[in-house]
Amino acid sequence: MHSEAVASRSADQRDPGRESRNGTPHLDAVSLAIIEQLQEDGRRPYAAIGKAVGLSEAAVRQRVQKLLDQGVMQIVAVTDPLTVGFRRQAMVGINVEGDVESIADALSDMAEVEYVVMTAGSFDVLAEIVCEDDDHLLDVINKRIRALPGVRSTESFVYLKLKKQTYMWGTR
Amino acid sequence: MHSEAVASRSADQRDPGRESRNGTPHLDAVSLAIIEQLQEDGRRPYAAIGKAVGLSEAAVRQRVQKLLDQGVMQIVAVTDPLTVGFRRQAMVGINVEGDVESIADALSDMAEVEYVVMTAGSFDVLAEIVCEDDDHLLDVINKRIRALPGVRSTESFVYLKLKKQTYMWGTR
DNA sequence: GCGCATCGCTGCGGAATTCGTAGGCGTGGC
DNA sequence: GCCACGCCTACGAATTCCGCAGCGATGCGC
Repeated sequence: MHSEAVASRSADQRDPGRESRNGTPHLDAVSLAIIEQLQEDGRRPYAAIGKAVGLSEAAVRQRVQKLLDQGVMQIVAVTDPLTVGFRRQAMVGINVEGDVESIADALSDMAEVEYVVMTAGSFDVLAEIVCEDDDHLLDVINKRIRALPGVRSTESFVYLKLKKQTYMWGTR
Repeated sequence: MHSEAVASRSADQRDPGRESRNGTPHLDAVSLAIIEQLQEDGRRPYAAIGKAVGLSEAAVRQRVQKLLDQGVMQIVAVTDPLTVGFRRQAMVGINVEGDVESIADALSDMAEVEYVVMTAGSFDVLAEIVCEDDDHLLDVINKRIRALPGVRSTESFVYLKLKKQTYMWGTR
C-alpha cells in the first residue's frame, strides 16, 4: 500500500536499529522521519506519522517504542522553568583536572542539573542548573559543584530571559 | 467525584490561566501537576493525568490545549543531535554592545540556533547551535553570528558528548 | 440586589486511536 | 537447505480522543 513512499527497501531500512561501533544505535531515514514528525508534535497519532513516512500504524508504533526504549528519543513536555515557578536558572562552565567524564557523571547525578555536556574550548563541561531561588543556586554551585574533587574552577551565567527553545533540527 | 483530591477550590484554581503583569500566564498547582505528568511521559492519556491530578479527562484536555496554545509548554520528541546525524554542535557565548535583546532575536531567527538565552555574567547571550559538519558550523559562527551588528565578540564551545538532558524539574 | 456574560468543569456518545497479536517475508548463520 | 530473527502488515478489541451541551461560580454593570 505504501510501496511508493519507501523506495524498494535498502539495507538500511531492513535493519533500522542495529548498533554502530560507538554504542549508539544506527538510525535510518525512516526513523529520522518519524522523529521529525514527533519534533513537530509529540502527540501526533501513529497513523498520521505512518502516512507521512510510508509505514503502517503498527510499524510506526513499534519503532517509536524502540526508540524510546533505546533512549534515542524521549517524548516530553518542555517549558521555560522561569515561567513555571523556578526563580533562578544558570549555565555553569567548569574546568576540570583529571577525569572529565567522572565529573560529568557526578553532575548528572544532581537533580538540579538538567543538562550536562562535555565540551572543547575554555570549559571542559557545561552544566545547566534549575533552582528555586538564589540560596538554592548558591548552594548547588558553591557547596556541591565546587566541592567535587577535580573541579578546578567554575564560571556562572545566570539566566535572565529565555528567548528560544526548539527541537526542530529535523524540519529544515 | 474527585472532590477529595482538589481541596475546595481556591482562587488560584478557579482562574488557572489569567495573565500576570509580565505577560506570562499564571499557573496554579493543578496545571503544574499536569505539566509534571507530561514531563514524565508526553503521551500519557488525559484520563490517567486526570486521575493523578484530580480532574476529569475533558478538563485535563482543555488545560493542556490551553497551555500549548499559550506557549507555556510544548510536547515534543527530544534527542541528542549528535546521535542523529548532526556531526557538530556548539554553545556560543556572545558579547554585545547596544541592544542585547535585538541580537537575541536575530539569533532566534536562525534555523541552526536551537536555544537562545540572555544571561548575566561574562557573556550577554548564550546560543546553542546544531550543524551538519565543521564547514556548516564555521559558516554560522563566522559569517552569520559575528556579522550581526552589535556583536562584539564570541567564544565557542564545541560539544564532545552529551551526558544528560532531562526536563524533570517537576519530579523532585 | 439582580441579570447577564464569562469561565472552567463534568458527563456524555461517537469517532478515532492505541494496543496486542498472528502471520508473512527477507536475511544471515550454520 | 533450513531455522532463527527482525521488521513489517493486517485486524479485532479496548481505550482514548473529541466535540458539545449543561451546570455552577464569578465578576461586572446597573
